[in-house]
Amino acid sequence: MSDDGGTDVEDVDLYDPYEVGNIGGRAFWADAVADAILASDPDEPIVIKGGVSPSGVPHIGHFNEILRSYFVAEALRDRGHEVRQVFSTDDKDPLRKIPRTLADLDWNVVDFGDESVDSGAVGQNLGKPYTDIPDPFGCCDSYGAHFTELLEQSAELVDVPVEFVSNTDLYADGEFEAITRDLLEHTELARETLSAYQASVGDSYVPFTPQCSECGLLTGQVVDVDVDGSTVEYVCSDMEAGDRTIEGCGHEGTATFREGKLPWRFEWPAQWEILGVDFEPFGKDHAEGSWPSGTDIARNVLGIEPPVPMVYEWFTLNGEALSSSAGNIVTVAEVLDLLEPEVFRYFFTKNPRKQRDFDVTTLDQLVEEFDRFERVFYGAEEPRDEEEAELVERAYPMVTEVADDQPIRIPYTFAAVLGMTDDPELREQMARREGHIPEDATEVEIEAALDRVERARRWAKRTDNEYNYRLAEDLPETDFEAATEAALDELADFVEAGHDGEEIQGEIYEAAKRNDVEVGDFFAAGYELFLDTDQGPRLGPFLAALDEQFVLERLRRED
RNA sequence: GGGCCGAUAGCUCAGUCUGGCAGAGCGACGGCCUCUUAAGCCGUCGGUCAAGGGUUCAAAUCCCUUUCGGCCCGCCA
Repeated sequence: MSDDGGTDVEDVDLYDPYEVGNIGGRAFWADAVADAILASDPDEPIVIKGGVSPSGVPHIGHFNEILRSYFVAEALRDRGHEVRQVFSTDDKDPLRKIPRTLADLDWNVVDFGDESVDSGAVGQNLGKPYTDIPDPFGCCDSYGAHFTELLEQSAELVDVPVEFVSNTDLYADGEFEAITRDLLEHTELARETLSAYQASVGDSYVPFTPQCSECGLLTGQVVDVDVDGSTVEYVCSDMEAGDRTIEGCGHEGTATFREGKLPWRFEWPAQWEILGVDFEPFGKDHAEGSWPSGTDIARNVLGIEPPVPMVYEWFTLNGEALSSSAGNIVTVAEVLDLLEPEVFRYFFTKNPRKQRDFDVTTLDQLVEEFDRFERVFYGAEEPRDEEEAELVERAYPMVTEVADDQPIRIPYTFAAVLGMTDDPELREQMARREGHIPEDATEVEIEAALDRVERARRWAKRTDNEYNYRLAEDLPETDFEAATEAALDELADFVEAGHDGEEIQGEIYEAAKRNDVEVGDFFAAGYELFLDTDQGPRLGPFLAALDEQFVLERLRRED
């Protein structure tokens, strides 16, 4: 049935997040993870969970939660299993600090102080659950709903089907109630278990944080528990949040088990039980902290088996840590302005255990890597070894839909060069001249191939690199020698007589030689006239691709 | 201070699990195409596998120590 062999999972600790996915015998890490999940003997449908707090602008780091899970889900589905990929938006969490940047629903990233942001709505509500804070843009039901909406959009942008689950809803619907009662009945056990991992857990620790009915903050300190009545008595107390203190109002009240939340160390295992989670990937921050305590709590307090775990390394962005507060983020929407979704998805097929830099300046290399990956899949290029052959075979169909014919891909840097003109006809001609579009390509194929031009053009512009060219709209100022001008005139006549790109290329050399102009200088003159710079694409085919009247006028230095 | 993860060519990365000639693409350099000009073809260069030690007939791979980058061990998630 499911097992097509190849991996020896007997010796692997299925609950060591560093070992899962590191199993040998598999070219694609997601298959190794799938092996571990199946070895844990899960019930169908297999539930794969990811999740984050909707605390601010979703960035590429959050895609680990969506795409790592996705590849594992696909590996399992491929072997005939039914899989649900769920994503918990941990929107009951309290807002702990003011974000430096926010984004509206169209992904416009703005500073917190921007006039479009109702900063007061946020600033006055530190310590409240995200779902109890007004949307600073006034468009969604709450702060939490706003950023959850962006998370959902993110998943759609990369075309991954995910079931979103609101933690706030789970509390409101009483899903946590049974576990909360259980924990409050066995507070001593909960306390002892967690204290092995958190030194601060003392005798007064209660694994439930009531939300104050007066001020709405998650600052309730439990002073008494009525298990039969399903309520707690609390005093609204101060809460430490980073380097500041969020002050409680001192109110003394009563809360039900739905009016508050579990501390994260208990909430996470509780989610596993409620949602029946069989697998969950997480960043390395969780691996040393909440994972060990979470497994212990799951087994010894809640009496359940934890899911199979997997650690992924964090990305850096342009060499720096991803940080919403420092403003070093790139949103998915921004990335997809520069890359096709399949290229972005490809990025996540790489080994999750390596620290990786997402470098915008070298995105062309990522695209080139993807193009090769694709060529190998379609048999247009030899795999470097057995391992790569297997990886490509497994991963490519999960990255993008397999077509009957290999898609036409214009090299990314060349696509950026094509961005020098806005004329689609000219783009196509230039691409054809350089052999990037085959003779027999269909309209649909060509259009798809040229899609890359806009993205590559934005990349060249954004990074202002050597591919950031624009066809000079007006005659640039030049200062040519008489001999150069004579050669340009002769070249113009040659073009006017009707010759193809290769012939023009040859004539450039001939015209230069006839007029005693250095060949290099003459090329530079050509680039100056058309691109206002001293180098560029292979000039003959380039001129042949341009509108002839335009070329003639420009070569003759006419306005 | 204790624990954990990572580091391989100028760049992007395979290879480490299971020890067996140090790899790919890009870049650079050289040649070819009547032709130095972002195309194409051919070729070359490029390495203290972070450093040092150990085990072994044999180490990028296993073990120990160290350096650097990051994470956890407070709160929080």
